[in-house]
Amino acid sequence: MPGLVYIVDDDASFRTAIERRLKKAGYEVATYPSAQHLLDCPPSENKLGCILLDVRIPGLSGPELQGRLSEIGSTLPIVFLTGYADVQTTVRAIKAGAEDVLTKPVSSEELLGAIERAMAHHEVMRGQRSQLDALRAHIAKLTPREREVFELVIRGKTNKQVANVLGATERTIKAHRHRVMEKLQVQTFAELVSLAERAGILRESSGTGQAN
Amino acid sequence: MPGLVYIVDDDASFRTAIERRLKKAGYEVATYPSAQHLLDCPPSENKLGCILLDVRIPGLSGPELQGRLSEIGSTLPIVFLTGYADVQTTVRAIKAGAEDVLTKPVSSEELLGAIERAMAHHEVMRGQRSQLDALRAHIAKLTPREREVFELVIRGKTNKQVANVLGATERTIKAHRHRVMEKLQVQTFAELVSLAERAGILRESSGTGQAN
DNA sequence: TCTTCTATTGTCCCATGGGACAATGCGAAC
DNA sequence: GTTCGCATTGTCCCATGGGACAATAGAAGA
Repeated sequence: MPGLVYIVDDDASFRTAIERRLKKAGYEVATYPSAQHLLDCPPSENKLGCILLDVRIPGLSGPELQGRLSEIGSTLPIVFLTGYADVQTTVRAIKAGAEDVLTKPVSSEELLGAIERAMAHHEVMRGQRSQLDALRAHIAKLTPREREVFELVIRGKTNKQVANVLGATERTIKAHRHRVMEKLQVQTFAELVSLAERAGILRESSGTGQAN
Repeated sequence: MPGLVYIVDDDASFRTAIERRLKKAGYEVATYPSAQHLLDCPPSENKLGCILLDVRIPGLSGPELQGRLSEIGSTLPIVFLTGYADVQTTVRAIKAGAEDVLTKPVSSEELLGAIERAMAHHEVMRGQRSQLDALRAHIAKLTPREREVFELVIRGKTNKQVANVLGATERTIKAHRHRVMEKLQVQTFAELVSLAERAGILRESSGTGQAN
């Protein structure tokens, strides 16, 4: 699997060495001397890739960069490189979603294995992400009113009940409902509920889950 | 938060020392000299607890025990104790779901903090687990035929379509459908779909997701 | 053998969902 | 000022879902 590896390390000679090894293995490479450099020109989520990150670098540390990236919604897997075995840091990094933690010096076998797993992982993540994005993009096309109707019908409310809640006629709700089905491109009510569930709508502040 | 800590360590004096520390902190303790001992009398999932596990023990190793436990569906969080910092093992343990990895000698602060987080985690897991179990138990009460009808209607098939697929009358499907709603204790169709989605039914071998 | 569970089907009737066809009022953008 | 998106409501009609009431038949157990 090809892909782009973003190397973040303050040691220029080390960057070059790793870069050479990765290029030989068929990967594209982008190098950054610091976390800030990477944040300044944020990597594309669309391109298959992963980040090879030194734990201890001047400025923002590796784990700190990891935190920033996850805040901005990055799904790029991170492989950490660390100079010495630090269990505490390792645990935190992995629990925060890192793909792997490797100790320097790193064998090509270890390195390439980790990169490969990271790429594979990113491939999966991208797929899931784009599905969810597409879903939410559709839902975002609903007008506020349609959205209200949507929220209620997927919880099992009848048109009549929705009409009462929103202070409108049953006929009106019917119209909104129709446009909702249209905009979300579903043929059946079951698909509508299923879609809402997958988009996470039914898990957000749904109270007790009762349908009366 | 109280709870029971299962200590697995081959060093008797170490077990005793830890046991004393934990009891002082208000925890119940059960000790095992080996992984096999713990597997022989498997801990109750119902009681709030966690496992304190040495990585290197004679017989089954810590990570091996972790594997066995997860195979049999245990949700007990595991806190590893290791004599020396091994990044490789740590990464694997955490990715396999361990709650934490601590290095010996361990300070009371570290130990109790980790145990406390593990207990809190188990509390959450137990809640989720019992919810899912209740859901699946209900679904398991469906007869084979009812289950077939269930699978089809939650994918948006009309009674008529289901009747065609299963080679029965629309009226029959109606009867089955009625009993499904009854047994799963839902009032509305939306709840039925939502329940199926949460139980994972709609993600299993559902083909393209089309509803025609 | 008698009971129970499961699967099956029927009729009658009503509430609900949803399509077709059509129209009004309002605020914002052009 | 006109166009456009949005919200609103109407009628007519039909398909579908679902409750009420009832019954048959085979298979598994007690």
